[in-house]
Amino acid sequence: MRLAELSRHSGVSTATIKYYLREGLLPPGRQINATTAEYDEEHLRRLRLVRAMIQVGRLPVSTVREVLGHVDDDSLGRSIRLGAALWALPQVPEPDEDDEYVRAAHQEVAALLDRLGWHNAKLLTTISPAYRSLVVAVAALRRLGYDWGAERLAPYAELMHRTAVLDLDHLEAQPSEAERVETAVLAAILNEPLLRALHRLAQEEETARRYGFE
Amino acid sequence: MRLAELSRHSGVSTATIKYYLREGLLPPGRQINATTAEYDEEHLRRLRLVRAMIQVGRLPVSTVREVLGHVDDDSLGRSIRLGAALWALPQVPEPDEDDEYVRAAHQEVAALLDRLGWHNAKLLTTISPAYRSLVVAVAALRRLGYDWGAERLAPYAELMHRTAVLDLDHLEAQPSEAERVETAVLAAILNEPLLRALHRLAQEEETARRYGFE
DNA sequence: CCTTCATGGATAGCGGCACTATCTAAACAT
DNA sequence: ATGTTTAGATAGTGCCGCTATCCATGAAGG
Repeated sequence: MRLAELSRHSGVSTATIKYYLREGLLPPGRQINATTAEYDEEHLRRLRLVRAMIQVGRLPVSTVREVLGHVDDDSLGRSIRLGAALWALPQVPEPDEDDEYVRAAHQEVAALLDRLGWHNAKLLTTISPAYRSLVVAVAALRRLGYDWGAERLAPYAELMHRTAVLDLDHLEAQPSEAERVETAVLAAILNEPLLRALHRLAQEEETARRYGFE
Repeated sequence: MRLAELSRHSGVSTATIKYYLREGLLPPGRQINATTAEYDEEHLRRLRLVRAMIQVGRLPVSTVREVLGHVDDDSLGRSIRLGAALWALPQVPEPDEDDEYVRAAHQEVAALLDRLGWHNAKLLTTISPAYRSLVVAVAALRRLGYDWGAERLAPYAELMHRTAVLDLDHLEAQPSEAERVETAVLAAILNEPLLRALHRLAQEEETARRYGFE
């Protein structure tokens, strides 16, 4: 497969593919000679993954590069590689620890983890980007006067935990290790838009059930 | 409260506040004379809402303007106003109906709604952005070879529905109509990062439970 | 009253990002 | 021989969320 074919099969312009090659999101093709390179199914698959991460997952190019670096790193063990890929996602600015809302949010989230018995997550509080994101979101809501305490967060957390159980069950069903890592990344990146869409659809459904269409 | 004070109370620079005023995200202050305007608590609250939508919710300025337009539109009835505000959020490119994956995704999602008995949502399929987003996400996953059919989506949808029930219960607990609309917007915009963070945290917890830290 | 400062209003610039366009020299394809 | 395609390099584009500068006006303080 040459560049133009890769472009045709994926629906991505050659200029953009070149850009991805330059940015290291796509490994170079097998160089035949100075002016020809050969691409295969793996390239096509990777290209589709990249596109999905960027367009559906809305990840910046730099993040995609980082995530893929972990996915491809054979030197890492299973769960580290998986975690590394997921942790490259952050997207969240560091919370300002001096801010009173942030401090309050910290306490609420810690209380939540205690209440749920999420002892593992508790160990990661200082480093996990997910934990940081949660604090930032709770702080933003508190700043607006919405009191999202552990009590109110708990039922949501419970539902999200069940979602995570589904995720991991699917993960374990994947046949190969390489596929599991890719699946894990997809589960984190692409399932989120999917969950978001389901959530909004459910909101619409429930709103209509309660109040009709007007 | 004058501009500088508004800036101090919110932590947003005066230049940025001026920008928001220009962009119509913030109503102008009460004009005292040619060079002074007075802002009040409402402005502060609105400013914080805007910031939260932009920074936590990652909405583009144009979308924020649109959402706020609906929030402020007193001529609309309750659920329309609510829906209008929520529907301004999409962020999703139109799916290409000629694409085979998109068509397959359409069918799967339709089957899902039947299976769940979401008859109201079914009526909205042609217009709801949430529906479109779902189709796009499912299509992207199918393109990568992941077969997310109605069967696999259903348990997730079930969990998201419960989440939506929690959302609406909270909504009904809000005392005033204006607050309900604002709360609905926040529920759609700010709860999502919150849910996402909870989801990831739950994934980390569950991964650690199953495999430990190595 | 005079100085210093903040204000609204207008306009221009900036930095980041995801491409996109243009060029070149080399190598096929017919 | 001629037109097309390639890799590789570099420059440009369009959007977006600010940010900076300038201005005339007027308020606040001594």
